[in-house]
Amino acid sequence: MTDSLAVRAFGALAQDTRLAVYRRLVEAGPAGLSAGAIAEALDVPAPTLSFHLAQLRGAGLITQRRDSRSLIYAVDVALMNTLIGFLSDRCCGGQPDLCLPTPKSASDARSRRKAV
Amino acid sequence: MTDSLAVRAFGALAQDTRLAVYRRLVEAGPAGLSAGAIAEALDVPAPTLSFHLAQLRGAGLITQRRDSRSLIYAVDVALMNTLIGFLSDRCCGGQPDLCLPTPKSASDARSRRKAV
DNA sequence: CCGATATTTTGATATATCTGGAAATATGAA
DNA sequence: TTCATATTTCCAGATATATCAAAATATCGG
Repeated sequence: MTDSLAVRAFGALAQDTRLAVYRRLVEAGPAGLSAGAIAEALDVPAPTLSFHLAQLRGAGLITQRRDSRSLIYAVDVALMNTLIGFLSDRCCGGQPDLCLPTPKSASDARSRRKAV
Repeated sequence: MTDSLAVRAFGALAQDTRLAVYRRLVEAGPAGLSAGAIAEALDVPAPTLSFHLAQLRGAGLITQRRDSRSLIYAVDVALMNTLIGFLSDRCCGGQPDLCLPTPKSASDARSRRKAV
């Protein structure tokens, strides 16, 4: 994960419609959703949605496959996890205990960083 | 964490200089870094850096405090962790095992989601 | 093939963001 | 005070992004 890939990914998520699309796809998982299903769910005109799907795809956040006339989009789980790791990479230098999600679950941040 | 707060945060990270600044601050931890130190480290003109620091701060990603003539900026660890949780929230609906960072550390994604 | 459906590409306009010089503000030292 | 340092705010031009109507492309059923 280079800085410029991360900038692109964050940029793709930095827009209301795209973030909504992405979150739907995260929830849908590998099965994904058709462009039409997303357009209907979010009430977005087809060209606008298509533009945003292309942005997300260009950033590598989602994948595309065809199923008959429909194009199915699905989240790229690996990149999602890479991005998460990138955000907290080397957090707090020598004192990783300062970076915990909650005081309670100390192992989370630690293993998250390792996974990058 | 609302969608529009997340859009703002991702937007703040979606720029080369800002992402570089943010990552330096993540590494620096609560101690933070002065505007001057960041400007020198990244070789960015003061007005440009100031603009980007204001963006990051407006998004809630970093905090500001004064130390004599210097302004010290530091990462907001809580928001960092909230963002991380937001990214993977409800991932893969009913089958959270599909969302793991690596096949090995199954507990990571699970507790990360709980922490949101 | 032909018509219907699903989706993308084109293109023009509107809006937002990035950049850095010059000027302004804040703090501390002499 | 007065001067030097640290940093921000103002501004204007340059660049990038968002929107969606209209036209083009892809796939399927008959």
